[in-house]
Amino acid sequence: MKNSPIDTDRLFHALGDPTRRAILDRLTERPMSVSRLAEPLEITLTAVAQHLQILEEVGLVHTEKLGRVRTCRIETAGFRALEQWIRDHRTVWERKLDQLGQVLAEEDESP
Amino acid sequence: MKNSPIDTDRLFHALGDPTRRAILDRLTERPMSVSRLAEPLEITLTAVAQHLQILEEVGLVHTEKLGRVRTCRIETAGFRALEQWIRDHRTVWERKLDQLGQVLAEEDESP
DNA sequence: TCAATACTGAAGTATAAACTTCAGTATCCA
DNA sequence: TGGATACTGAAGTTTATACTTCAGTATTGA
Repeated sequence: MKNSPIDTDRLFHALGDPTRRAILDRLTERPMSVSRLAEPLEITLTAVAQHLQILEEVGLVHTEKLGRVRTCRIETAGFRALEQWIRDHRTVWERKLDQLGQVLAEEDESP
Repeated sequence: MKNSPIDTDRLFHALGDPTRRAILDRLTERPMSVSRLAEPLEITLTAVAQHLQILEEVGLVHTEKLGRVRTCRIETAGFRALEQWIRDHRTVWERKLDQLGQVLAEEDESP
């Protein structure tokens, strides 16, 4: 299914790349310029900028250019969307976990 | 970064495809055979089986073959891993949300 | 028994993703 | 002013992904 790439797709896709998660983890510490972000990564500045664009598009990062420096920081929108997705789907596997818990409890009662 | 595809990668990657999320949503209702799952999807049985393998590898689905029928059901392991990832990262954007909340509160006090 | 059913495996294709290089364009600052 | 810095854009390459087709292999049930 190559069509209809709605937000959830791109959000999970954005989080599916280890470099992008590494960037997020870095930004968790403090806001940072693109080149500073690129320093420990073994890829070109251009590649980092491309990752940042993806992260920004799904609301995981916000960037702002001042002079020649673009400062990047964590944005909450994407994370909230992720939590929302989980909330929307949690009931199901919570029920499954409950069932599991119940099975275990029953096993406790009558082993 | 093409190497080191640890679990988190594959988990998010698995969830990044709309067809796979549709499969999960279907299985949320009830366990189902592969061909039953394939019915509403406009792709071949083979493609569905491939998606299922990916979902199974990351612990989002469990399948079991009895006779010629493979029955698929939701598995909690993957979902728990996802929740764990969120828990591990939540503090950060929670703090950001708190800051935001505080800013808004201050705006309320002195507009 | 034998045809239908329910997958399974191997191999190929087309598009997308993650890179790269190279050539700019603004800033900054000595 | 002029050279370093900090990106930005366009275009090309390589690898992965999401499919496909086609040819099996077990199972099932009339």
